[in-house]
Amino acid sequence: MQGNFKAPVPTLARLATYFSVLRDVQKQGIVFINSSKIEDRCGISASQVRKDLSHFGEVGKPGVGYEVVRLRRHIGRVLKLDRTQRVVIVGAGRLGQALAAYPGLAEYGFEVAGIFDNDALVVGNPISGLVVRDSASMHALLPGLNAKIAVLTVPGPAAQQAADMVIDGGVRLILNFSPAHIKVPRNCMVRDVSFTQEFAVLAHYSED
Amino acid sequence: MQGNFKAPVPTLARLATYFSVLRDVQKQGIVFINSSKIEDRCGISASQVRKDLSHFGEVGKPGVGYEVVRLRRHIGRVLKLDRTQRVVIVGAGRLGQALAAYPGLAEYGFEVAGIFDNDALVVGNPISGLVVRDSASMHALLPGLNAKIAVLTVPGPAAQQAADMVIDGGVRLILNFSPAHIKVPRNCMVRDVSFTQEFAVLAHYSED
DNA sequence: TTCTGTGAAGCGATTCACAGCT
DNA sequence: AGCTGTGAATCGCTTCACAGAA
Repeated sequence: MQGNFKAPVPTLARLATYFSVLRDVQKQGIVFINSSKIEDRCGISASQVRKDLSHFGEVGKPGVGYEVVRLRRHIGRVLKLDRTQRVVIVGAGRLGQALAAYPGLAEYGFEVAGIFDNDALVVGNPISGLVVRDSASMHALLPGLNAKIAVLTVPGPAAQQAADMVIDGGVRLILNFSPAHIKVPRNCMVRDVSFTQEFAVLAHYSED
Repeated sequence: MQGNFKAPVPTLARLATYFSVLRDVQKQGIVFINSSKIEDRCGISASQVRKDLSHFGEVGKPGVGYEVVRLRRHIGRVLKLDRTQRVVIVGAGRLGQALAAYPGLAEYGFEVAGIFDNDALVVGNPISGLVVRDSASMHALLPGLNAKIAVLTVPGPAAQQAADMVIDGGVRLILNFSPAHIKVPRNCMVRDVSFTQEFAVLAHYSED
């Protein structure tokens, strides 16, 4: 398969892992890598790796493996990491600050284009090179920021309103760190990250 | 089904969501709730809700629904949230600080019992009521902290070592926020939270 | 009648196993 | 000989649909 392209979300998530593995491998000057070496480095089974990679046409050489640089470029194109992806952060609390400063994002080509908060005490403060803007100005400022992705790091009760505002500003892709369930039009996509869920699942396995 | 109890991980994650929904509902003084009202509040389909809840015996009344308080207690027991769960944080960077201060954790009964870092500049600093300890002291201190869960908020290259240290200290449950794949003995469980994965999946859906 | 609990059907992803390319 | 790409088998979760309890 080639070009216009439909992969399951779990595959996309794993592609991001391969992308990072390939960066390390590339730094080590390795030119070819095979599926079981990828398994060694990230714990994803070799057959899963091959299946995932087969989603976008033949890129590996039988008997040899995958050409590291070429494969990484391939994945970059599929994940649209071959360009700068601008994101806005709504909620300038500790988590918002942590994300704004997270070097991992920059490595993938994500660039924080704006940070918003509705707390007057926070608005105006500098956070990793950006001045926190008032949420009320989102409608006016978002179009100029040209961000396709919004991150919500606001308290649960503020999440729906924050989502409405970024959508109003033209954003369709939302990463929701708040514990609230947010409702969006069908042309928008929300991914939820729930710390409490992660903790709770682990807690279940704590014996005694 | 009752008592000794085996549910799929996706079910456990959703139970955490119901647990939070039920807290809100309870606060509003609602006594009974049915599966489709739960769907309205969290977006999980009513039949999924019933299937999940049916994993631990009959708790709902046909024609009426679920008794809010009783159901919440039930879920609390299953997720072991009916007790204080002590966690340690390894990595006192911004993300570690954000988690240490996150009110959502306290609401679920999680208590940060210790924060460690290997940066001498950070060791000794107070973070939300705790003094950051040197990672080197983990072996000595962990047993006394009585934490069953460790959170790794360290850079990728430090993750495996951090995991080894908490495991050495008796922790078997690890929430890994680092981008690295970590190897653990089979009696340990790791859950990975990958911000870059979440961002990359969204980026794939950014058109143009 | 309303709504649960659940067997059965359906769906999607993972794993297997091997033909075929290098 | 080594490793990919892929159909087929398998696995596990979700959705359906309905019998039966309140």
